[in-house]
Amino acid sequence: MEQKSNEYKTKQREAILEYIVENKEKHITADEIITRFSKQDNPIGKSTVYRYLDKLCKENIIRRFTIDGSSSACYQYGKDGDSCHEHYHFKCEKCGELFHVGCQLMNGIKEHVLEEHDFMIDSSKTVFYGICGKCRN
Amino acid sequence: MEQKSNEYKTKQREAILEYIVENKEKHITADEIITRFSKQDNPIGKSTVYRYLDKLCKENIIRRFTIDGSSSACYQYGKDGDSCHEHYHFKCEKCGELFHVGCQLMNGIKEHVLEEHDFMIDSSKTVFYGICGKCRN
DNA sequence: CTAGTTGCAAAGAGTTTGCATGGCG
DNA sequence: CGCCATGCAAACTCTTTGCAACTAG
Repeated sequence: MEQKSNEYKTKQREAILEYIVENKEKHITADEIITRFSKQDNPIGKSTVYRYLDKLCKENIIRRFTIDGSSSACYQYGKDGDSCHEHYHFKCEKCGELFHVGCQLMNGIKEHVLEEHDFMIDSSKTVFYGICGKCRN
Repeated sequence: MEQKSNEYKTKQREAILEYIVENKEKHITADEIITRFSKQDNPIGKSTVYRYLDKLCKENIIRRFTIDGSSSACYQYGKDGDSCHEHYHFKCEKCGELFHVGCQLMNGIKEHVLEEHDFMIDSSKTVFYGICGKCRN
């Protein structure tokens, strides 16, 4: 029950997934994908992009975020709850910059929250909001 | 430079702010406000609501969130970075429920992140995503 | 062939903006 | 009265959906 049986492999899907994998360390928006393929000979229609992203999310191949303040969703390659390369997101509310921080110590929170609050944090999806060092000066 | 000088006090603004304050322990959406006042004799226009919410955010009287998965923004009474009644948000990605958890221990994270990562977390605005106890069974 | 996939265009949700009218001070 | 605020409708952005044409297997 991993792979759906009745699925076709199309050029569009191949290209979209390849682009997502190439950018696995970043978040990308649906629009970035649409724009990326809009200039070539056979542009990929946006409904195709949205539908495929939706499909990949449901199959747990990519993950969907919403960064506060941005009106559009972000996508990133990787399973939900994927703990392989733990990293946290910090978004500065002042300058808007998004920091990707790898931190072992913070995994302690995860345990605490799981034991005390009975909630399993998906750290790769959680975004911390606040003010970064530069902006506090 | 605290209070803007040329401002009028109108019934609409009074009503909107009152409603936000009444619900200070919850998040409310623009639409909830619009709906709330849509049935009365003089409904409040949505542009008024959006414009006023925007204004209150800029003046740091209310705070704006985006809960992942929801397409609309949420608002809550209280300053940005307001640490008076610390509480954290946990959102279950499975059942969609949003938990409001008060937790002293977790303030330790805040210190750690500030010291080690030079980032001041606004805990009242941060939402943790994951799976709640019920849904893990 | 035939069912899944594409792409266009239209529909939707949420939010913003332009502009004439209304009301606070 | 002057200036800000309101409310309507139209514009906009992001996303979803309906449907006919297309194509992988």
